[in-house]
Amino acid sequence: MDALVARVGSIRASTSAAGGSPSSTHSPKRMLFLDLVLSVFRLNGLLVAEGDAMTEDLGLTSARWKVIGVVALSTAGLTVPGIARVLGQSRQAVQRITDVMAQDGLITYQPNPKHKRSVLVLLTDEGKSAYHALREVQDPWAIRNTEDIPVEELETALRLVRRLIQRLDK
Amino acid sequence: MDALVARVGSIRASTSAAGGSPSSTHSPKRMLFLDLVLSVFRLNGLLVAEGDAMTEDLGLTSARWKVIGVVALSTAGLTVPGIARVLGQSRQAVQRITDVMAQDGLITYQPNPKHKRSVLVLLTDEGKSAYHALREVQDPWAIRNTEDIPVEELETALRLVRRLIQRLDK
DNA sequence: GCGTAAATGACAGCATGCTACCATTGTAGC
DNA sequence: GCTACAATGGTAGCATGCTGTCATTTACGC
Repeated sequence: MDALVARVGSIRASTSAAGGSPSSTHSPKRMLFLDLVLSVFRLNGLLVAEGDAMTEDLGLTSARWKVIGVVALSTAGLTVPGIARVLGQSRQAVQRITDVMAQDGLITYQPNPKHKRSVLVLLTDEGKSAYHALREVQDPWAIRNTEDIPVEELETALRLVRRLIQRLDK
Repeated sequence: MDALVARVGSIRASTSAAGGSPSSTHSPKRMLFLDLVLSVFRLNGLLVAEGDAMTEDLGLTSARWKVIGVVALSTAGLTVPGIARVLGQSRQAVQRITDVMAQDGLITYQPNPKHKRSVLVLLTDEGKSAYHALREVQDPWAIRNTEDIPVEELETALRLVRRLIQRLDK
C-alpha cells in the first residue's frame, strides 16, 4: 500500500500548486512537518493493528500489553494513575483496562502502604507468563523491523519524536 | 512533562538490568525501536489533543480536519472509500464522520457519474471557509513547532516513519 | 494542627476507531 | 450477455480513548 502513502504525499505536495489557500508560506519545513504529522497518525494506526494481531493468540490487545509492559518493569507495583502518567493517558482509561484485566486474572490489586485508597497494580503469575509470551513475539518483531535500518536513523527519529512530545506535553 | 518521557525511557532502559525476561537479545536497535513505538503512541495522542484544541473554535475535531484536508486538496471530489484509502482508515469510520459533517453543512454529497451509489464528497462554502480557517491556525502551528529543528532531522524522521508505514501496511 | 489545593476512585456520556454482516452496484472473465 | 468476484453503502456491536462530575483521601502552606 505504498500507493496510499505516496498519494497523501503527492496531495500534500500539490498544496502549493493547487492553491487551495492564499497562504504565502509554503516553506519546506512546514510541508515536512504536516507530512510527518499525517504519517504519525498513519503509523500509529498500523502499530496498534500490528500489535493487536501479533498478540491476539496470547489474549492480549495493544491496550493491555501497554499496561503489562509498564507494570512488569516496575519492581514495587504502580498505582493506576501512575500507569496513566507513564503512558500519557487519562487515569480513567487505564482504570477501565486494569479492571477488566483484574477480572481476567492478569493483574491483582494490592493494598498500598502509602495510600489508603489508591491500590497497587501487580502482575499475577498468569500476567507474568503473558508478559514473557509477549516478549517472545515482540522482541523478534522489533529486530525484524529494524534489521536494515541504520542505528543513526533510529536515534535521529527517536530524538525528534521525543522533542515534539516534550514540546506538546505542557 | 519531560519526566514522563524520561520515565518511560528509564524503565525501558532498565529492562535488561531488571531482568524480567531471560531473553538474551537486548540489542540497542531493539530498545530503540520499542522506545520509538511507545513514543509514537504518545506523540499520536498529543497531536490529536493538540489538533482538537487548536480547532475547537472552528467547530472542528481532528477527525474532521483530516477529512476536510483531504477533500479540499482534491479537485473533482472523492468518494467515501477514497477518503478512507488516503487516510488509511476503514470506510465505515470515514462514512460516519462525513454523514455528520454533511448534516452540519460542511460537506455535500454529489452524484458520481462513475458510480450510481458511491457519491462524491465536496466541500460546501462553509466547509471551504472552515478549511481556510484551519490553514490559518495550522500553518503557524507547523512553523512554530519546527523553527528550531533542522530540516535534515525532519527529513530523516519522515523517511523512517514512511519506511515503517510501508513495511507494516501490506 | 488547620484549611485549602491536589490526587484518587467511581461513574457517566461521548467521539473515534475497528470488525462483521448483508444488500446493492461495478468489474472482469468466459 | 452471464456469472463470479470486488467494491460500496448501511447498520450494528465492540474496544479504546477523552472529558465532566462528585465524593473521598492525601499533601502542602500557614
